[in-house]
Amino acid sequence: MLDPKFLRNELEVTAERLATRGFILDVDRLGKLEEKRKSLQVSTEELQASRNAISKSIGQAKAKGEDVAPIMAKVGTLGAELDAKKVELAALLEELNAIAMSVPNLPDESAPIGADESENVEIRRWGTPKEFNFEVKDHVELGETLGGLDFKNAVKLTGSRFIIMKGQIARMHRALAQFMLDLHTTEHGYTEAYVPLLVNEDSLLGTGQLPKFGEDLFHTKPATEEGQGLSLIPTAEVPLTNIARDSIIDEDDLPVMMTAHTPCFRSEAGSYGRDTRGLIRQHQFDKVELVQLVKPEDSMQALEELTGHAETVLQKLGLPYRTVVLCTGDMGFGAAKTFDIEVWLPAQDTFREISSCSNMQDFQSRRMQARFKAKSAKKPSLLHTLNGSGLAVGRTLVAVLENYQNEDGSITVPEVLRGYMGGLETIG
RNA sequence: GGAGAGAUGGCAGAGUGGUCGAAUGCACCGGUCUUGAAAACCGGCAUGGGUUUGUAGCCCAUCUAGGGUUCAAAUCCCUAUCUCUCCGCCA
Repeated sequence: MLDPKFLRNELEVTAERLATRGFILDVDRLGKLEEKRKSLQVSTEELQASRNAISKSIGQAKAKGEDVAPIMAKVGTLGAELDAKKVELAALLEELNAIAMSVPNLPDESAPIGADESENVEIRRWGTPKEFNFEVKDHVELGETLGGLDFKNAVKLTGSRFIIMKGQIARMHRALAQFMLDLHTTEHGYTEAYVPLLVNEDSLLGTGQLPKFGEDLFHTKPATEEGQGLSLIPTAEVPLTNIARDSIIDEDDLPVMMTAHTPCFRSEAGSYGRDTRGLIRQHQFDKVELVQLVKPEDSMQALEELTGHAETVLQKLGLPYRTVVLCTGDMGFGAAKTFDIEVWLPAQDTFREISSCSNMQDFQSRRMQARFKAKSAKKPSLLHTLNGSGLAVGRTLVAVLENYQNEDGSITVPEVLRGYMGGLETIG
C-alpha cells in the first residue's frame, strides 16, 4: 500500500509514476472521494467529541448527586445523527481503502522505464554455456528416460502441471534444496525457518496477494461470516514476511534475515497454454526463499546483496546465468525494484527465470504495520521488506539435468551436490 | 471430539457501568548522586487515525476480533478466534 499522503497531496505526480508501470489511477474519482472523506470524517469526529463531553458531564453530575435529566435531554437526537454519519463514513473509508489496496507500488527511480519484458535490461552475465558435440535433450526426455520424472502418473493422481519424481532424480531435487539452505544459513547469515503452508487472509493481504490476485491461489477453506479462509502459500515470502506483521522490531535486531524451504502452490490461472511441457510451470513446486527486513536506508544495498546470495547458488552449481533488472512495466505488484536471475537452458537455447529478487520498500510493511523502533526516534517507522528465490528448486533441477547431461543420457552430478547424494558422481 | 478456565500496555498484573488510555511492579530512556558502576532518589515512557506548515496543540479510535445494550463499556450480552487445564484420540 502506498503512503496515503501520496494519494491525497500528490495525486497527479503519483498517477504519472504509476503510469510508467501501466497502471491507470482514477484521479478524478479519488480526488472527489478524498474531499468527501475529509469533511465527513471531521464532522463525524466533532460530533463524537461533543457526545463524549456530554456523557462525561452526566457522570460528573451523578457523582455530585445532581439531577441529570436536563443534560440527558441535551443528548437527544445526537446519537441517531452520529450513528448515521458513522455508517456513511465507514462505507466511504472502505471504498477508499479498497482503492488503496489495489494500487501497485511506485517504481524506484533506478528501475528502467519500459512497457514489458522486452525492455528489461541485462546487467551482468556469469559463466559460459557449454558446447555440446551431440544433440541435447530437454529435461523431460532426460528425466523420463532415466525413470526419474513421471508426468503421466502425476496427471492420473491429480492433473496436469504436477510431477512425481523418483530415484536419484528425486534425491537430487532434495539435495538441491538442502544445499541451498545450508549455503544461505552458514555463509550468508540467514536463519532457517519452518513455516505454515496454509495462511489466512490477513497474511495474504499483508504481502499483497489479496485482494487482487486471489485467483492465482489455491484456497483450501473458504471464508465464512465468522472466520477467515485459508489458502496454500504461493511462496514462503508470505509466511516469512508476515512474521513481522503487527509488530515493532528493536533496531538492534535488524536486519532480520530468514530463509525457508517450502512447497509453493500456484493455480497459474492466467497461464494456460504457456510452458505446458515439463517442470517449468507447475501448480506445486519447491522453493528456497530469502526474506530480509531492513531499515529503509539499507534496503537498496540489501537488494544487491540478496540478489548476490541467490547468484552464488548458481555459481557454486556451475550454471551459467544472467541477471536482468526489470523495467517498470514488468515488475510485480508490490515491488519497487526487481532483479530477475535467468539460468541457461541449453535445450531451449535461452535463459529462463530461476529467481526473482525484489525490494518492496514499505509497500508490504505499511499493509502489515511491520515497524521498527530506533533508539533515538520517538515513534516507530515502517520497515523495508525484501524477498527473493534462492532458488526455485524444480527449475534448478531442470537446469542441472540439461546443463550436466552426457551423450548417453546420463547426468553428471555437480561437485557441490555429491556430498548430499552419498558421493554419487553420475545418474543413469 | 467432551468438560472447564481465561485473553488488559514490551513483560507481569490491578481494574465488574461514569474525570480509565487504564493503578502498581519489572524492563527501557533521561537526570541527580558517584572517580566509574551499582544502589537510592527524581522525571519520562502505548499504538493507529484526523486536523495542521508542523515529530507543537487539539480531536477520534483502540483493554483478542466482530456485533449488541446504554447518554456513557476494559467492565453487561451475543458470536468468532486463540491460550491453558482435565478426559478421549493420535505422528
